[in-house]
Amino acid sequence: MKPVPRISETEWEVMKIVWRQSPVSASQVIEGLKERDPSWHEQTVKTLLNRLIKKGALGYRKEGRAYWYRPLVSEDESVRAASQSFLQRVFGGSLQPLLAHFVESHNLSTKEVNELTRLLKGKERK
Amino acid sequence: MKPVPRISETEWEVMKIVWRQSPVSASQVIEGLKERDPSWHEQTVKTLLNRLIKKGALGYRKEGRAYWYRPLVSEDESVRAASQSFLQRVFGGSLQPLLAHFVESHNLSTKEVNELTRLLKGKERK
DNA sequence: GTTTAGAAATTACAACTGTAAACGAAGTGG
DNA sequence: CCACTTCGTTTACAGTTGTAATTTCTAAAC
Repeated sequence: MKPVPRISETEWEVMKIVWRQSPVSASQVIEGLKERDPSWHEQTVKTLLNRLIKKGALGYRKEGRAYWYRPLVSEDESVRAASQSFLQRVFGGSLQPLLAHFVESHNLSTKEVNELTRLLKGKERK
Repeated sequence: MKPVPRISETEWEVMKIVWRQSPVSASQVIEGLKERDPSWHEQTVKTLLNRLIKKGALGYRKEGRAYWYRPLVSEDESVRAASQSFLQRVFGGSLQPLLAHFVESHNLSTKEVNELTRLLKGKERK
């Protein structure tokens, strides 16, 4: 129905802020981004907000002088779409190699290992 | 040292063929791609081969009339780079949520579950 | 040698991206 | 009221990507 708009690398940064703080003003988004990386320029962020609106990823409500941005696509569906695309592109669509790769190439705490083992157990008999 | 060149979506398709069949001729690549998706056009593939050469992802050896293409970056390091980038972009760099997402949103055979559980066990005491 | 078929190289072109500067409208402080 | 600040809107511009068509080479066949 609604083919989740493709969100680019930098656009993801913006979306993450909007998802977590919606509704937000442009300046709040800018502030949020600069917090992690001061090299962000306001104009750049404004451009990205606009593009995301054009793509249908964001909407906004005008309230007096203020504009409140909010997501039109959920983080969940965006994550799903991006993940699916990545899985396809890099691992040819095979989940197992993807999981093996990530598990093997990173360190996990015992707690994480346990949690994941539990998740897998849940999958086991289905 | 060598910052793995960024490989685009369609370029990945080409690289996969080269990785698996190196050294390959352009026509073999084209053939391989068409096998899975007949809508590929030869010129498109040639363009991609050229771009990949320019990016330093591929090299070739000229042997008479034939050009033999081969990868200059390994599949492994490319997968690693793409995975790292994806992990960062979509999951903010947190492995656990990524794994949880993929495990939860896909089906796994009992065999796969067992294998992954084994992998996790290996990680457990490190 | 001259033609020719098959491959590589060059050119094309619009959409998307990263990165901003410049412009314009609308309050804000005087 | 008027300059100034603050947002959002428009314009810019080069690099990347998807998708090819066109042109140029060149080894091979005459």
